[in-house]
Amino acid sequence: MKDLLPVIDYISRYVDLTDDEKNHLAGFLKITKVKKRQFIVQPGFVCQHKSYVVKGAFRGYLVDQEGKEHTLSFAIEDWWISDYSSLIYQEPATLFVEALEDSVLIQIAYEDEQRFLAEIPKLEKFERIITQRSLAFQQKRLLSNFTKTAEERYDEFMTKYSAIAKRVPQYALASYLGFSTEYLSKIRNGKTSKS
Amino acid sequence: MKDLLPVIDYISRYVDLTDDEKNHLAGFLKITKVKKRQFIVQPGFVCQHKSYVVKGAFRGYLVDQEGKEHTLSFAIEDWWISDYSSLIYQEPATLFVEALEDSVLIQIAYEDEQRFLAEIPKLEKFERIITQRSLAFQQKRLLSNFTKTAEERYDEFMTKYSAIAKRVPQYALASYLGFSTEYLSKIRNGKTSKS
DNA sequence: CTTATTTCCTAAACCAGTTCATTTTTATTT
DNA sequence: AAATAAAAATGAACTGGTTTAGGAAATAAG
Repeated sequence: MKDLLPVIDYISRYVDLTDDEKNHLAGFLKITKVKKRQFIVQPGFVCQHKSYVVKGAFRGYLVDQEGKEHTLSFAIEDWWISDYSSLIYQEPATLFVEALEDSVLIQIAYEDEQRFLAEIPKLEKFERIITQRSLAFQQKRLLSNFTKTAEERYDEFMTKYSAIAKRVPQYALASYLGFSTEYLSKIRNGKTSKS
Repeated sequence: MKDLLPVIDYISRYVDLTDDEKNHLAGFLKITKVKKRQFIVQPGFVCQHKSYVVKGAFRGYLVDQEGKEHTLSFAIEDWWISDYSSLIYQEPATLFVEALEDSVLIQIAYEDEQRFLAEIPKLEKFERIITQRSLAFQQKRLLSNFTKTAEERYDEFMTKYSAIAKRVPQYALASYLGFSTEYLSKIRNGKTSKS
């Protein structure tokens, strides 16, 4: 139980749970350890869990027809990750979710979550709020891709998410920001005409 | 009350409401009529409502520093629109939301929504579900922008959302798909090298 | 500590999509 | 119906970022 506290605490930031509710919830949580380069989600398989990162780092990405990778999300300690579409529609995933380091997760199975959402309505509120925030975040990211240059997006990421930038490989960062790794190299070494 | 049914019906697709709940909810809904080119949200002002389109068409867009417009969303009959970030954080909007035609809306004020979410927990579930779907949609859109060419995105939009494509100006469509109106013109008239 | 693998850098040629400037067409207003 | 404003088309010159192909560093594995 003690190991599961991080998730209980996380949820408690958004809604107040009684001790009974916390215990009930804890019964549905499972600890999982994964090694670097291991996948917790793969295309073709239905995503079964929502995962909270206790320790480590992850990356969710798509491989397109030409074999190019496009990173949709990163997650380090105290973040959640999954193939969101696959999870909510319970359809085959399109993403890989891969551990970038040896990691520890707390996972909630889809079926279990459906169950306790019905049993503890307060959790609906929690889900609503974090989903709303994710949506607002994604909208900002989309607009940022429209309005800013590669270099501006890079600078923005480095200041806002330096903790992540330090831990993920450069090609992963480039594919998150939406440009080639060669171009990221240029940006980093100031070969980008202006500047 | 009869005029408010579309929203009640919309919500009823996701959760079952009693007649009492429906009536209670209806008390918070307001009909608003707007003329073409009128704004229902403007940068600098906090977005006060979530709006359901009964009749008409809308466009939510950002104007960047260089004065270029970037369309985040469209809405026609049976869709919702607002500046989502501004609404949930109750902070000044960054978007314009403009009527593309003379339109009729059913609006829910932010404060009222907070109130009845607390009063009718079932509505939390409704909110959660539609927000989850919006998020999944936005993620797909982002990946589509990463993986597909301008022309592919255009073709995809035309087949999936022809109803919208028919009703919105071309420059709005281009700015939604993330390229210039001149390029859209080229795509439409097949001057785009390949093809 | 050596080898293999993965990650990162460099540079030139290239291209998808932009910019700019002008014209034509289509709506809107009087 | 004329006048005006808004939207769409066109084409030439340009540019931000890609591609290709290679080599150098750093990490991981035996």
